Amino acid sequence: MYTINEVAELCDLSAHTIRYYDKEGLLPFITRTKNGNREFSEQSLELIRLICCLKNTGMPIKDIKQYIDLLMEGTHTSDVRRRVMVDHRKEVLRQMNELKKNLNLIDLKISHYDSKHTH
Amino acid sequence: MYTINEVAELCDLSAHTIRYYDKEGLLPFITRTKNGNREFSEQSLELIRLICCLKNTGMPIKDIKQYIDLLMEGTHTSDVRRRVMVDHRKEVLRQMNELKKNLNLIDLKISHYDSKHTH
DNA sequence: ATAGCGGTTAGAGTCAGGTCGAAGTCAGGA
DNA sequence: TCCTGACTTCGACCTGACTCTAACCGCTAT
Repeated sequence: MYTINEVAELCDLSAHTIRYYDKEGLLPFITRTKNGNREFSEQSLELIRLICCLKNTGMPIKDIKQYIDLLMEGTHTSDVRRRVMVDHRKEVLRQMNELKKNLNLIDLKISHYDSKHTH
Repeated sequence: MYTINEVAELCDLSAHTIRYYDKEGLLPFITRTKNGNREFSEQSLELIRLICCLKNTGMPIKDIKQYIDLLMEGTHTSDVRRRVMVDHRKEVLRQMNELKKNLNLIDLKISHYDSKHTH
């Protein structure tokens, strides 16, 4: 079991942010110690890593919450959850493509700077 | 010469957003018609595309403004501007790497859903 | 000449995603 | 017993990037 600060460290989040996620309903799976402190299992940690992955690829908190809600509902939602992931995968590919295009423009700009001393 | 709405269309921005960029000092290069309307040359359009590229790769408006300010100062700032671009290029590569990592996790998740009907 | 369209401004409002501070609880140590 | 430190809640606040509103101007077509 990990404390909030350990998880914060491991997932590169602040303890504040983890509490905020909890408040937003993203962490219904975490348990509490007898004195009310959040405690995180290895499995919770993995889920939080997944949440970070979705967040870092632009999924809004609300949509992540929906996914987690489906997860908590049990195995009979696995088809829907698979769909969510497949759709989101497409979105990530789109982002990578756009990033590549932008990288090309940046490279072009740099090569302009390299080719002529003036301008 | 293009009108604000034509540029909005061409650059996938709203006219609102273009005015906002102008207010933030990102578009000091645009001219006005005799009745005060913004008009955009081909060159302005190219610069706006560059601004969008920088914005879409996560450069804050403030930093973009600084770059544009350097640009307006003239050719003697080209070394600094090149530096900015090279540094930002690194940042874009970092983003692509992170995106790839996240894509791997998503793929892993999808393959879990594919391999077992339960969970 | 007037309606409509496309533009103008300043400034307020919105939204996501945190971030902070105050005030409180609890466990363990000097 | 009191202190320290780590946690708790709640609500206010902040930032970035828009987004919208209200009130206005000036050209053009009917």
